[in-house]
Amino acid sequence: MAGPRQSVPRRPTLRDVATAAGVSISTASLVYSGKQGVSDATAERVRAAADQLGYAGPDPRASSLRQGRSGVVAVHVEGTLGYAFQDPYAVSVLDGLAQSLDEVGMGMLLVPEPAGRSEDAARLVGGQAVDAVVFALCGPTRSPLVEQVAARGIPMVGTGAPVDDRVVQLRVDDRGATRRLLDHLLELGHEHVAMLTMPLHPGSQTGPIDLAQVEAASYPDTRDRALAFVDRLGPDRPMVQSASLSIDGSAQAAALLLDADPRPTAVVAQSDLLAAGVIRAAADRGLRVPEDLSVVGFDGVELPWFDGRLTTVEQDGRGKGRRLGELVQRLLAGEAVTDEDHPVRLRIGTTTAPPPRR
Amino acid sequence: MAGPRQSVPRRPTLRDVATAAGVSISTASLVYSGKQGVSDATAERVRAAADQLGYAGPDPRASSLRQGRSGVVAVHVEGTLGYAFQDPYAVSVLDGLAQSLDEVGMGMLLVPEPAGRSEDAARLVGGQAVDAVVFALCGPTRSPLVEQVAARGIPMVGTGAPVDDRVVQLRVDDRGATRRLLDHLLELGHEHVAMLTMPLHPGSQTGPIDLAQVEAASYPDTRDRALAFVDRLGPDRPMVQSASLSIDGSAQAAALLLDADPRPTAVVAQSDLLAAGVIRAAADRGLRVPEDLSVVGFDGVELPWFDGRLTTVEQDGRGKGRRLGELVQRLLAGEAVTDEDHPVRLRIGTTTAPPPRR
DNA sequence: TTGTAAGCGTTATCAG
DNA sequence: CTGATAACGCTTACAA
Repeated sequence: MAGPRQSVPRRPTLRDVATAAGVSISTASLVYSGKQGVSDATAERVRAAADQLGYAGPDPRASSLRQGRSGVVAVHVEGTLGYAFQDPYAVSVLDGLAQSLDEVGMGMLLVPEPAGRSEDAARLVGGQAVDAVVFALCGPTRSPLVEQVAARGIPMVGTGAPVDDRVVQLRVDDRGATRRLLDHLLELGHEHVAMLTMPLHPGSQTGPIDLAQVEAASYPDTRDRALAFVDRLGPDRPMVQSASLSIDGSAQAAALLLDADPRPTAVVAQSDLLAAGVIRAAADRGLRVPEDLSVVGFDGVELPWFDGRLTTVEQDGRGKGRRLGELVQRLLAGEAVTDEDHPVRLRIGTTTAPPPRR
Repeated sequence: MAGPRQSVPRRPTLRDVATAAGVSISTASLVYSGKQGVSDATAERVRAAADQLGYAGPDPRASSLRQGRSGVVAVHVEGTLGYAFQDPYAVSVLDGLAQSLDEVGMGMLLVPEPAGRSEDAARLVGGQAVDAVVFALCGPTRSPLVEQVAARGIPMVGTGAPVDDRVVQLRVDDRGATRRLLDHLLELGHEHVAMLTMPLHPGSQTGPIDLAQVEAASYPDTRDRALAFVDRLGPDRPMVQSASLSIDGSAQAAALLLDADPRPTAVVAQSDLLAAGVIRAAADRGLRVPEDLSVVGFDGVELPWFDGRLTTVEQDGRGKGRRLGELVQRLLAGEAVTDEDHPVRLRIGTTTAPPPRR
C-alpha cells in the first residue's frame, strides 16, 4: 500500500522570497549583500518574507560561482593530521592562520598529505572551490600540487616550500638562527656537539646521516638547519636523523647520539619536540640537563610537562600563521606581494650550560 | 606614458575546450565526469585540447552549484584551534574523520568557535558551501549553529552535543564508563576519592563545585561523568573544576584537591590531559603515583613523556572520527541514520593501586 | 556515442 | 531606490 505522495519541499530561493515580498530578485539580493541602498521599508518586507519562508540567506554555491570567490582557503598540511598536530608548533601556526582568516570571514579547508599520497591531495584541492592555498608547514621542496593549483590561477603562500616562483614565501632564516644557537654553545665551551635532524624525506628512517644526504634532503628547513651546522662545525660532527617528528621517535634517535663514544656534551635538536626526546633519552641514561648535557631546540613551543625552559629559537608560530593569513588577504585583494622573512629570536633557557669537566 | 593594453587572459572554460576539440560542451563534460561512455578518440581529443589550453578541469564552484554538492564537510571545533588541538584526543578524532572523508574525496572545513563567538561560527558555516556539519568535539548542549544549519537543510552529526533531534549522535556512555572507573577504585579499597572535572562552561574558572553546578553544566560529557561520580559516591565527595583542558590548568586545579585535608587517595580526572596535570601536581608534592595517590583519566591517549600507563577509559578517537565520517557519508547518500553508541573500554594501567596504609 | 537545451541560485550592470 | 536582463561554468535529461 503506497503512502500519500510526499512532494519533497524545495528549499526557498531568493526568487521565492522576492516574490513573497513583492519585489524583484535583484532588490532582494541587495538586502543581503548590502552593496547598495535599499529603503528600510523594503528591506523589512524582504526579511519578513524570508523568515516566513525559512530562507536562510543566499546559497553560497551560487554566490561563489557568480562572484568567483568561495571564501575558502586550502591549508596544506604535510603528513596526516594526527601526525602533524602532535607538534604544538604546527598547531600554533594554524591557530594564527585561523584567527587571521576568521577576521575576514574566510574558512580553512584542511588538506593533509600523508606520505606518498600527494595525488590525493592534488585531487582534493583541484575539486574544491578555494580562493588560495597555504602551505602552512614546511613540506618538500617540490610538490605536484603547485602545477595543479597554478593552472587554476589560484594564488599560493608557503613557508619556504614548495620552492616555486608562483608561491609567495614567508621564510625563516634557518641557517642564521641555527648559527646563533651554535655560537651560544661554542661560547659556553662545547667541543663535542651533535645534531639531531628532523626527517630528511617523507618516510625516512632513523640513523646517522652525512653531508651528501643532508644536501639531498626533501625539506628545505631540515636541510638548512643541518647545513648551518656543518658550515660552522665541519662535516665530521655526528648527525642523526629522527624518523619522526615526535618525542618517542626522537628519544630513539637520540640514543644513537648519547651512546656514542665520545658522548657529545651538547645536542642541537632541529625542533623543540625533538629536543624533548633528547631530554628524555638523557634522563633515561641518568644524564642531567644541562650539567651533563646541553640541549637546544627550535620553535619555542610550550612543553607543559617540562620543568625547565628550553634554549631554543622562538618562531612565534601564531604570529607566523597570522602573517600567512594577511599575505593571503593581500594577494586576494590584488596587491603585489613579495617574499618576506619572518623574524625569529634566540632564547636562552635552562637547558644549556658549560660542558662538564672531563 | 601608458603601457600597452594588457588584456587579462580569461581562464579557459569547458566551452573553450569543447570548441577547440570540436565537440559539444556536454561531451567534454562527460570526459571529466566519466558518467557516460565517450569514445576513446573523442576523449583523447578533448584531453589534448585541455592540455593545450591549460584547462585544469571543471570549476568546482560551477559544478557544486549544478550538482548541489560541494564535497566539503564543516567540522565544528569548540574553542580556538590552539586550545582544542592541545588535546591529543581531539586530534585523533579529527585524524580519523579526515581519513574517512578523504577516502571519498571530501574535504574538511574547520570551524573553530572560540568562547563567546558563536555568531561568527554561525556566519561562517552559513556563508560556506558545505554538505554536512560535524560537531566533532563535545561542545555545549545548545548551539546557535543548529538553527542556521538546519534552515539550509544541511545534515548534522554530533558526539553528544548539541542536543537536538536534527543532529545525529555518535554517543559515548560517559556515565557507564565512569562507573567502571569508580568500581575499579572501590575494589582497590579507596575511600577518599575526588573528581577533577573539565570546564563546566566556556570560560569558567577553576574551583570547587557542587551537584547543582554540575547539573547545570553546558557540556553533556562533563556533566555525565560528574553525575556518575555523584551517583556512585554520594554528593559530598570533593569535586573541582579545571578552568582549562590543559596540563597546566589541571595541575593548578589538582592542587586544591591534593592540599585538602584529608587528602584523597584517588583522583578521577575527566580526561587524560587532566590526569596528566594531577600526576604533575602530585610529583610537585612528592607524592608517588600510584603508591600514594591513584589517578585515573578518560580518553586513552598517548602521553609520550609519561613513563607509566594511565588507568583510563579508551575511546579510540581515531575510530570515532572514522565513524563520524561514515555517518556523514550515509546521511549524504540519503540513508536513514540513527543515533549510535561508540564503544569504549576500561584500561587498567600503572596509575592505580590500593590506597596507602594510614 | 554525441549534441541540444534547460537550468542550478546568485549577483552585476544598467536603465528607469 | 528598484527592476529587467544577462551572465557565472557546468551537468544532465532528452533527443538525434
